Amino acid sequence: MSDDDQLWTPLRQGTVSDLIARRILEVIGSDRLRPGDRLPPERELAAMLGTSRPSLREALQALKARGWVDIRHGSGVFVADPATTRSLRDALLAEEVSLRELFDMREVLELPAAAWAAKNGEDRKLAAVQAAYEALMEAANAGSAADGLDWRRLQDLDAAFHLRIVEAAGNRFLARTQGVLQEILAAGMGTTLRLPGRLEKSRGEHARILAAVMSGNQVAARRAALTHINSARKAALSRLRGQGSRD
Amino acid sequence: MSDDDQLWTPLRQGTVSDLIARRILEVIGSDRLRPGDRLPPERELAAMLGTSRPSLREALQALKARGWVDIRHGSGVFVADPATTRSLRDALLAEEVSLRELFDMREVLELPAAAWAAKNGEDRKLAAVQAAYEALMEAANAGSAADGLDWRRLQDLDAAFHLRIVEAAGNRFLARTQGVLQEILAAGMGTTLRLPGRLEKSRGEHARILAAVMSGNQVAARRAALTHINSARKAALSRLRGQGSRD
DNA sequence: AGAGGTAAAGTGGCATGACCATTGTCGGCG
DNA sequence: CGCCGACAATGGTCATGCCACTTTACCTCT
Repeated sequence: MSDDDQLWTPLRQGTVSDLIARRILEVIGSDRLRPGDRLPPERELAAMLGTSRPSLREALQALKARGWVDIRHGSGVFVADPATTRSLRDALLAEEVSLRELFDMREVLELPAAAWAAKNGEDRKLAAVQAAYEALMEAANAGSAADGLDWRRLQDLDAAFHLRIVEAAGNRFLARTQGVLQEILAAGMGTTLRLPGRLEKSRGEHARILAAVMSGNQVAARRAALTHINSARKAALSRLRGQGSRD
Repeated sequence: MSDDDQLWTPLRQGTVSDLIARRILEVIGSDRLRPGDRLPPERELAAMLGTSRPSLREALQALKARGWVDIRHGSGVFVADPATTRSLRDALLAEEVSLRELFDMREVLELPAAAWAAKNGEDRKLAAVQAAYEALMEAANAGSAADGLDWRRLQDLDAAFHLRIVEAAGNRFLARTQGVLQEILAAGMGTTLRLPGRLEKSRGEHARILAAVMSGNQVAARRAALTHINSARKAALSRLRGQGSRD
């Protein structure tokens, strides 16, 4: 009788709204939908799932109660920031954190992350790292001749590349912390990529990080990450000295 | 204009289903409805509240998601058992981040923190570390004979000791992150200090960490922190295996 | 040309009413 | 007396219609 519990596997188990909630959670958990993204409108989503709108709404209310989604009247249903992200952001909001502290923190987070990603990174997540790298490269090469680069976009892609690595490390708390760190860093200072020579240097450093992570070399990954962070730190500080002249 | 925020007291705030959920929680919280009791049938309850059944159902689904009620098809809606509520909460927390991730994160944060505190810790903050250590010791020794220890308080003091060290490291971002991590750790699992022998072992480890930090020995501080975290991790995992027996 | 307001489209919020599925009970039948 | 079947109670699902809030785009006035 030991196995009989699961012998007659139920056609489906649970109510429709439970199934829907689980399904949506699955999508969110698989990173196909990220915090801040909007879900399809209730009417469309219900149709896609082959259910009625009331059932879908019950599922959404349940997800909302557990903090997974954020429902805004008139605008849509959005994937919510995880509780850890929220509380960390709130805790740091009032606090003044210096650039030195932020870059030190990058070291604390990204060095182990690079090593773990190299050691245990799942194929799917490593592929995401590779994709982020290529997107960044493409954007950097795009208008280099005409100087028509979209700096804002470059900054986002740069951040995304580093975030993908941290996500590949397989520690959700670490990834969320890194996310908040990047937010603050981006808000506090613009990108340093437009400093003379910075873009090119950064390109090579990124390549080394990517190569080390993909080849599974933990030590090289740590070293490459450290080199990059120190280089970025130096650029940030020198930019700070020449501040005010730039936008 | 300081009070104007609440001057125009809102007619009602929030959606109907939220209001209903709050209302039901109120009733449950006031002991007018005890665990195991049945709520009125949906149709009646909706009529009593002056709302529609779908709205009521959305509220019930939200309460069910948070473990407050237990809905049984065909028989009724019942106030959930507190025990059930707690195990559900544990499951939800586990869904968020696993214990492994949390302890890995402790390593990421506390090792550099211990080293930095040893290297650069300001006297004032190091004194706070010392004070936290002594408070913890005193509390641990207090009722050891009568076994009248206040475990909750011990857990807080333990967390405070580690937090003081991270604060002495001089990085506010790091300190905030550690704070959030401790909150989650405390909410997800109680203390492991009451496991046989754990209190004594922890005592020695704390002493070594303190000594290393105060003497400015970075390497020893890192090593002592690592030893302690691994030891705590092992205790947490063994507690997990013997779960259910405890409150 | 810019700033302001206003209308329309998109989207969630709520209500009504009907019917289905499961559970529990009660009464009839063997 | 016990078993079984029907029925009543109750949650589960659906379809439909309309209301309320947000956002956007366009239009008007300055």
